[in-house]
Amino acid sequence: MTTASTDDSTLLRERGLRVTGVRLGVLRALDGHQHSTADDLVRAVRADLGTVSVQAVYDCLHALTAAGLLRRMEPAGHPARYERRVGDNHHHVVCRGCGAVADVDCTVGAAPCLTPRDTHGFTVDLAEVTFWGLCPTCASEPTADPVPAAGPSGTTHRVGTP
Amino acid sequence: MTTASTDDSTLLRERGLRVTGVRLGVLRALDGHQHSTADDLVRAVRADLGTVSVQAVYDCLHALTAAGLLRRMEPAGHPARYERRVGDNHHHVVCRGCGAVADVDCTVGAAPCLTPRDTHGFTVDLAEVTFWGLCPTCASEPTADPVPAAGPSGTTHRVGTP
DNA sequence: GCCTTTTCTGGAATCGTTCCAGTAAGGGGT
DNA sequence: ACCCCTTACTGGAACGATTCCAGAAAAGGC
Repeated sequence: MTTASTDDSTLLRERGLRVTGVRLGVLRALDGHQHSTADDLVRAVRADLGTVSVQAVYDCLHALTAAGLLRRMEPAGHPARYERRVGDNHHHVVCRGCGAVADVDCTVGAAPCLTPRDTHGFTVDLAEVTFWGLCPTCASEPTADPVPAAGPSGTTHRVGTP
Repeated sequence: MTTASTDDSTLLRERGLRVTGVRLGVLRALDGHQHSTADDLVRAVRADLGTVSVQAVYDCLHALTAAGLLRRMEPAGHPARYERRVGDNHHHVVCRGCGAVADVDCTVGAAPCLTPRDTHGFTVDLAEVTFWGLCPTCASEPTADPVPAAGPSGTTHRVGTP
């Protein structure tokens, strides 16, 4: 683990960021558990370092995200999640039941439909794709539906049987 | 406008929903101003009907969304927005500056990259595409950047000059 | 090793949204 | 046309995720 920490230290310094316990802790926690929420990370870092304030973690997440070391994603109706995979073309599947997130690699390199035709004068710099569905665990549940299924409604791109 | 209201009444009844002032007011407000937030709608309906509680509007939005008369979209870092365009394949551009939303029609019918290959066991039913950028107004602003630019960070699909 | 800058602490505040219990209104059945 | 049951609306309090604030502590260039 010392190796990973040392790498992270270098990484932080390279981006002009100070090396602190909280930052190393957050990065280490994300290595073990990708797509963690801020709350997950507070708990993880506390288990690791003893005591950390909520703000320290939020500040840290902002700093790391701004530095390009972390990617932030915020599925509708769920708290934001953070991941270390940055700088590559990948998307996400989000579970409507529990909010779990998994990575989805891009099937095509060029992404034809991700170049919009008419953007109403907007200068577009980023295209984000989110798939919605159910994770294996929630799908196998006895359809007890206490939560009214989060995520967007209405037809966007129906996937599967047409 | 009486025509529109009458149509909306029929629409509501067809879906088994009662016809109420708030519901007609919300639908009418959305006709005039697509992609409104709940707050926008509270104000619009109040200007129209006099007095409405916040809950009435939220309840109404839930009912109409559940009935498939409204589509809800929630851009990361911005309050949810509602629109009447349902049941067609269209996506959205969101302004990082002010959160403004515009519709983007799908360039290709088949949406090749919206059929993920490996979904890690998730049963995917919907693919959502969001473009991020700046609206004409925010783009022409003197780069005074008080708000740290909302929306996802890190590279997803860089659009434009590579 | 000192001193400035940056980060961390703890607590209070914000924002969008939801929960609650009670009142009011829609509309099917007679 | 009326009644009654269901559903919608009111107002206020609560919620969770996140941010703001001012002061204390620590990082690291000199």
